[in-house]
Amino acid sequence: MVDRPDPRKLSPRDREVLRQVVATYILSAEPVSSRSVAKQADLGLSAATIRNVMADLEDWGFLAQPHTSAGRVPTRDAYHLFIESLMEVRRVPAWQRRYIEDHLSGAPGDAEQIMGAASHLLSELSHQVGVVVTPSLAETVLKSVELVPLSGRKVLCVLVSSAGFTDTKVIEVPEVVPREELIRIASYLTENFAGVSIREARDRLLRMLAEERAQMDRQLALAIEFAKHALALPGDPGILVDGASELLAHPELADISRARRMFDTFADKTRMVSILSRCLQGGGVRVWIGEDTDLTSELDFSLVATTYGFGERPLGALGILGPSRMEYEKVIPLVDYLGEALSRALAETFAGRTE
Amino acid sequence: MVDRPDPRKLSPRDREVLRQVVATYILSAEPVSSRSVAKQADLGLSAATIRNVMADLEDWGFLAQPHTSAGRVPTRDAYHLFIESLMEVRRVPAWQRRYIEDHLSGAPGDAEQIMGAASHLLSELSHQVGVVVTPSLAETVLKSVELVPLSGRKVLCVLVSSAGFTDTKVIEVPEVVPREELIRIASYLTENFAGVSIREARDRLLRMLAEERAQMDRQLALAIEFAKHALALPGDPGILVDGASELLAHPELADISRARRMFDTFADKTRMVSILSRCLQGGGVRVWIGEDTDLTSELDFSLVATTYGFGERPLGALGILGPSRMEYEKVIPLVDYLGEALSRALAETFAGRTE
DNA sequence: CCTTAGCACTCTCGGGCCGAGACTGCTAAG
DNA sequence: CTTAGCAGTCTCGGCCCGAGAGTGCTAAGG
Repeated sequence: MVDRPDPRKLSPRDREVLRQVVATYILSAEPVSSRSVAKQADLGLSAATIRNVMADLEDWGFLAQPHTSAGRVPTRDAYHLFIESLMEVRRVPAWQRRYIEDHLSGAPGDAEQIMGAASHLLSELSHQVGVVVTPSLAETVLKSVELVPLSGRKVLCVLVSSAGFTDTKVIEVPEVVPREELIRIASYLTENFAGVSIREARDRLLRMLAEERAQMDRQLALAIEFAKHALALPGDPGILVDGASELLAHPELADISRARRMFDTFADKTRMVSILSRCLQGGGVRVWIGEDTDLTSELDFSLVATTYGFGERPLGALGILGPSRMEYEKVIPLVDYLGEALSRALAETFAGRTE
Repeated sequence: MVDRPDPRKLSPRDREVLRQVVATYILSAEPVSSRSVAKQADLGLSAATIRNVMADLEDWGFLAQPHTSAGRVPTRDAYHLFIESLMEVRRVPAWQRRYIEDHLSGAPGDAEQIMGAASHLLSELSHQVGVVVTPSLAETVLKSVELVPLSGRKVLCVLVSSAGFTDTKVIEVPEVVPREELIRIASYLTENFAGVSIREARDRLLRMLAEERAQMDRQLALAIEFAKHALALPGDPGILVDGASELLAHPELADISRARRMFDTFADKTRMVSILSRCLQGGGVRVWIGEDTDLTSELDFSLVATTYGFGERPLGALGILGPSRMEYEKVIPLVDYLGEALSRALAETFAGRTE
């Protein structure tokens, strides 16, 4: 194999042939022959000429042959080039935009419901797997703390973030606390910690503990006791995966053992989160292809992802997972649009209409 | 085929042979031959004799032959008989009990986390699909109502049930309500509606609306406005499905199209809920085999399910889904135990230790 | 020098054939 | 009633083969 040249050195004809091969393969899932390219592309060239071009492209590492007498298949590099400069990004069709708005902003409900709808939309509209990483409450801005007496010394602590996400945890306190006092403590905590991220709140709490250790009155001590438990709770971000069954329709998973590895991967939420989280730095849609990720390595899978947020703040990531052979022309704008739509839906639902 | 006799008419020998065939098939997934039964069962009979017995069992509808020169496979009736009176139910092994306790009661967290752990345990310990139906809040006893101002006229309403389940919804009110008043209204609603099921609370609300329409003061009117929205919210029960990938390991799903249908079924949550819900009337473990359910019909799947609850009240259902060829001897006691363990965990976590 | 028609070559895929192996049902003897 | 023996049946894997698809190379033509 020859060293790959600067992609810009490719002649327009080379590029057109490569574009055609990738586009055709994405639709057909079968090796693309020189003849089919010659027929479809209106280059006015014969199959023999196309064959020469394709042989060059293979030398340069953009195409590969499953076996001697088969057509060509795009490599990872071909997909990258295709996405960067060969394909023409399509607009998300009007009906899809409308459909998304209807399901995201239309039905209110709570934040969790909206996130679920988003992952379902991703999967439904792309026929791939939709993934949404829900925010770690530790990173979000605290809005309110509520304490609900359950029974005995158990108290349910409810944290509400400004984006409307909630997390709950049962706390067991050393003594029974009457309901009125719980309300007072909750108010106190809300006043003191609302508006800052839970991470900061935790720091502030530690400072309070150090400074005022001596002159704490009983109620303050109790409040701090609650705060200690409450702020410790917000765990890792969660993940929603939707449409795993869509994958079984793809011919690349005809072989069961691959399908099984795929599903096992999805089930491993921590790994999924760590991969998707890379997306959080750097805006815009990002694409990982094939071996770019541990996740998709041997499986020839791709991940198209972006972030969503609440106001300025990025909250989490969302994306589509499927075989590398994926309709990037449609999927990339879809992910882009859905990231914005989700951000908008959260803003509208939880921060008053932007009239 | 001859009319099936009363199963009690089966001779002890017939029963032993049938038991052996079912047990062997469950482990091997392959048609069972007369020879293998003769060797394993210590009846001191030759394969030829077993063949005669098996031919009878086939006539009576308990066994079937995939093709002329293959061994026998159990029918649905055979499974039923096996479960009712042939198998010897095993105790859940000590290590599993311990493992379950550790993961269910050990780690506190909130109700949702416990439910997730339960479905995961079901799947992990059975190598089948674990399913848990989470309670519909409409059926549970209300513990508390909290109102959190979000911004503008948006208010987040948090409902807490006595078993520690929460549901949230964003409400848009006609005018901005100050925080103190929200707290007062929340207290009012909590006092008036705590301790009754949400269904009853809804009825009570309607009565209040009818009676006091004329002499309502402003605050009461506002409270009722909130209650109307808040109590309308608790939706359908949710469902947690875990371990779908376990299924792909079973030889009965070697064929992709069946696997796909299976996954589609799991994704259809409303249908799953309606099937599992049948379990809610009538205690104890129940088993549906093959065509017993729309769900499992053509797929030759079985469902082993039971209920869990909080105190006296049944809250939801939980179970295991897998091929009819399932280790009922282990799975049935496992489901039974997990139903109790989950009830216990909810009680311990949310109602003070039963010391 | 680039393009193209023609041709030989290679590799896959599906069908048909065959023999080994696995069970059964039947029959006749113990 | 049980059982050994045997013939009969069906599946499964391996093998071969021909059709089809595509390529690379070569030589002729613009």
